[in-house]
Amino acid sequence: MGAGLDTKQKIIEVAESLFAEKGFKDTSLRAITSQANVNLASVNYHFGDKKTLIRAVLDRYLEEFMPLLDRELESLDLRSQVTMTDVFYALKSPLTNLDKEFNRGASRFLLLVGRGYSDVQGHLRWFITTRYGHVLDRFTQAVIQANPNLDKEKLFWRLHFTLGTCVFTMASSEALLDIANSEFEINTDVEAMFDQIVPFLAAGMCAD
Amino acid sequence: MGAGLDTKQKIIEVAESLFAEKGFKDTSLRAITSQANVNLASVNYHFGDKKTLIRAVLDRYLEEFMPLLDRELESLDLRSQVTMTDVFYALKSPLTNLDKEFNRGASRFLLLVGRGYSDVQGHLRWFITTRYGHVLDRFTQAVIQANPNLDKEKLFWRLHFTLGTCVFTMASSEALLDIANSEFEINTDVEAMFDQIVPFLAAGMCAD
DNA sequence: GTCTATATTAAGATAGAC
DNA sequence: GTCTATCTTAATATAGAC
Repeated sequence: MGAGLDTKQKIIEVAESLFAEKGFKDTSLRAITSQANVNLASVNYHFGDKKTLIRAVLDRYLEEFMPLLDRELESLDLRSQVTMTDVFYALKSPLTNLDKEFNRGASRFLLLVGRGYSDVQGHLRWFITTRYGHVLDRFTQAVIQANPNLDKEKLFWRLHFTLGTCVFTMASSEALLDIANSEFEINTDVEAMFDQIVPFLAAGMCAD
Repeated sequence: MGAGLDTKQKIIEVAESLFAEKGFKDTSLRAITSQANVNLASVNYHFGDKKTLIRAVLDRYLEEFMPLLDRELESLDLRSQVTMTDVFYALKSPLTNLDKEFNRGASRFLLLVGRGYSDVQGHLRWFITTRYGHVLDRFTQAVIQANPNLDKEKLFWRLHFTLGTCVFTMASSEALLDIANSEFEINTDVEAMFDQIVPFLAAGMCAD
């Protein structure tokens, strides 16, 4: 049974890596089990089916990420002046923390969220919003605090534009970073990418 | 042979609809041919293989869209003062024109472009940039004209952020419009969505 | 818990009659 | 050009021995 935990762990780690790289649909259980050096049948034994495995992988990230984001937003709350840039930078340390905990965690996490939005329609989105709705609400409140002029409609759209920017950028991050690194002299990584995104999003969120 | 053209046409139209809805990978030739009421083998007869069908579908949009965008940008060129908002609004009439030519053309087009970026790795992106590179260059020039302070790196990233925003928004447009219409009193459609996007992107592109 | 073997389903593609 | 029938491949999933 010691070996059992190992197997489950190995599966989840390889799955996470392949899901982020190729998406849920394009990652077969065969690819996962063969790369993890475990038997094909063990996925079904440990997780029941592929859908549950996907949720388990995403959940590992969410449980790490969401409480940290919540704390960051809480400490923002205490300040009197909050700029939009502050709000978006609240995402940075929870994200970079993922990079420490998991291999290339930050980009993989956003990728998984994005894939969850499009790949498997609905069920992951539902999972995230019902379980972590309070953190998302808190983020929304922080945005409003930073720009009280936003009416409900603008707020709605711009939050989704923001999500779209992050998700698409992460989904194409490998290709984009390759191009960037060959095109410009400086070395570009996920963190540099993040620093590029923040002013873009903050300005968009504050547009009149 | 009259029937032959009909078949080819029917295939391409159903394919376009299904590709936009579910993505390339999740749309089987069986689904296409059965919904188009044609024989399964006819796809291979008329297009050779699935990859070629995908390109044909996308190409129909590009050939309509790109020349129009080119003309819009050309007329922008002649002005002395060009704002970033002007540049993004240059996309509007080519896009809304797609809505007239094809059923829900604007959102489908952007969806297909987005899918081309992620779904099938590389080959569609290559196809677009090599065939319509001059139009894309012209767009880039217009952006620079509107904000000459952009260095090459910022420009690169922000153009991709822009693409990401559009693609993701369109990919989730059905769900988003549903929520928007139930949440707010006003009636929201793709054009209203576009009017929400432009100031967001323009501000982001002009951030310091 | 793990393995082999296999059931089942669905995909893309093609051969060959009409 | 179109159709039926079929090949090939690859996926998820499970049964049953160990």
